[in-house]
Amino acid sequence: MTTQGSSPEAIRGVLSGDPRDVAPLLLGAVLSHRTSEGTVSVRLSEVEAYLGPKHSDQPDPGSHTYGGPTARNAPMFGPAGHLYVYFTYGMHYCANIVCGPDGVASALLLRAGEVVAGQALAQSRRRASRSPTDLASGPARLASALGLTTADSGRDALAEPFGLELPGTSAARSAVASGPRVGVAGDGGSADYPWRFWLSGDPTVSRYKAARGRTV
DNA sequence: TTATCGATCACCT
DNA sequence: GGTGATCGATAAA
Repeated sequence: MTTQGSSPEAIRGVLSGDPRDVAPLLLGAVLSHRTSEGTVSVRLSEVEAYLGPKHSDQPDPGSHTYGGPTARNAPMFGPAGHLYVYFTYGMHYCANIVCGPDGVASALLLRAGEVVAGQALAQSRRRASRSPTDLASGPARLASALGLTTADSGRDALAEPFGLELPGTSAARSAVASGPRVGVAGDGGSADYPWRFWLSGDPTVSRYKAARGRTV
């Protein structure tokens, strides 16, 4: 009685909804990446929703697509289920899964998870890690553990060499909590945008770090 | 334990 | 030319 056999088409259908509704469904899901070095799988414990510029109810100044299409954010304007990976702070990659209907440009940033397969490989990809719970506890850590770079941006997370399994019945899922997004400056990081979602009590959820104070 | 700071470059003004 | 959907080392307490 699980969704293990769900087709990519069915999963893509789920992801085509509003990311704020998809987020609780994606928590507990397992994303895998197969390479010549081996396969690493991460069970997602924390995500953040970012909306496209033409979203019906509320514009999102914190989203990379707020200013319209660019070369970098192009994958977000594509179909749900594809990866959007960007490079930031001169050294880190962060990965999203595109959500919503084609062209809406919404996505879910993968903020944290538990490495459930390929721990040794994930560990070797990380600069430092004190414990297994830290392996993918943070967006750049998670992308690093999975071996994702901008070369993977735009690729389909539902097809080889990737894979996504949604969690089974609701009985297998923990409670979902939500709150303001992390590291988002300006209004987009305020309580008006409580679009960070995580599995309540999960030890792999990243430690909260407030957005850099803006000059008032 | 919490706080501060440097790294280092793609993107946008 | 400034900033950033961050991390990890180091300092302070």
